[in-house]
Amino acid sequence: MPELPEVETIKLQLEKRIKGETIRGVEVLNPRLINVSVPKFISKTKGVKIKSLRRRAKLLVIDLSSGDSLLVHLKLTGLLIMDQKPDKHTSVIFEFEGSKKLLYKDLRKFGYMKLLSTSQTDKILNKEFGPEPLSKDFTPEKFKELLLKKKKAKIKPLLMDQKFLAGIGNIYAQETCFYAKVNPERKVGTLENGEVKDVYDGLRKIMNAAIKSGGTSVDAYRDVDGREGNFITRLKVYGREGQECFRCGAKIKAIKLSGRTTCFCPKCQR
DNA sequence: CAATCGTCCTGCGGGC
DNA sequence: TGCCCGCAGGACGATT
Repeated sequence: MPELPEVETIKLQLEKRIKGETIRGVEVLNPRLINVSVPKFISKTKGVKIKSLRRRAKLLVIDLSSGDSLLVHLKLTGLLIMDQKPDKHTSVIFEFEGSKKLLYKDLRKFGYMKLLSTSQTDKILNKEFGPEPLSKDFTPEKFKELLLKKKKAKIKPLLMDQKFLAGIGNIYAQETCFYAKVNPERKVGTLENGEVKDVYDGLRKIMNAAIKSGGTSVDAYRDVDGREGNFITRLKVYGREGQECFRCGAKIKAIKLSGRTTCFCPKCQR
């Protein structure tokens, strides 16, 4: 599922491929995932230039030169893919110069592509999310300060809380806890200073490494060229229930935390 | 007030 | 083989 590293990968690729291009044609095959009527969507995007691309949390923003923006959430199975043949999961097709095409697809249709004014988009991005884990102002001190306000929360679900921290989902929250040798159910208030620092370091290292690998392909995720992300080969706990821990050899356990499957090593994550 | 639950959707895997 | 059931999951709204 696309989390911060996957959306960042798509953003970087789209920047190279469609930034500055003019949308020559628009086709909406499934109106369910857009927030305005099909005629309005087409009239507001056709003939308009792609001004810039941004990412905030797991959201991708495509800014248009008209003062509007497309706010895209890929949720679990959303894809933005260039130059593929449309299939039954294709919701929107943008056409550019030279028959270049961008397809917006979503197998489970949990995602959305909202046409909003850029100022409306900015309001949403600024209000509803915690800090970006890779930003400069997300320092170890800042992280500690934020944790102090959430002493009773369990660490793993908290890392996934977009209002607390932006862009972390089920895969990277599990991987971060493994890195820090912290049990996902640990109450934040019981974490020692060293553990807090390890969680912080884990977040930064894992996010950076995952972006370098082009993200993680579990489920449907593919990059803009339809390629898989390579970070899947470096996952330590996600999806490894019953297998041996890479660090200590104990059996990886799976539990449910706020309804989400959570894998961890009961021996070396305390 | 904060945590948890149901919901959206579809492909796939388990069980018989 | 084939069918049916249930599960997976981000985020929102409803509930406890």
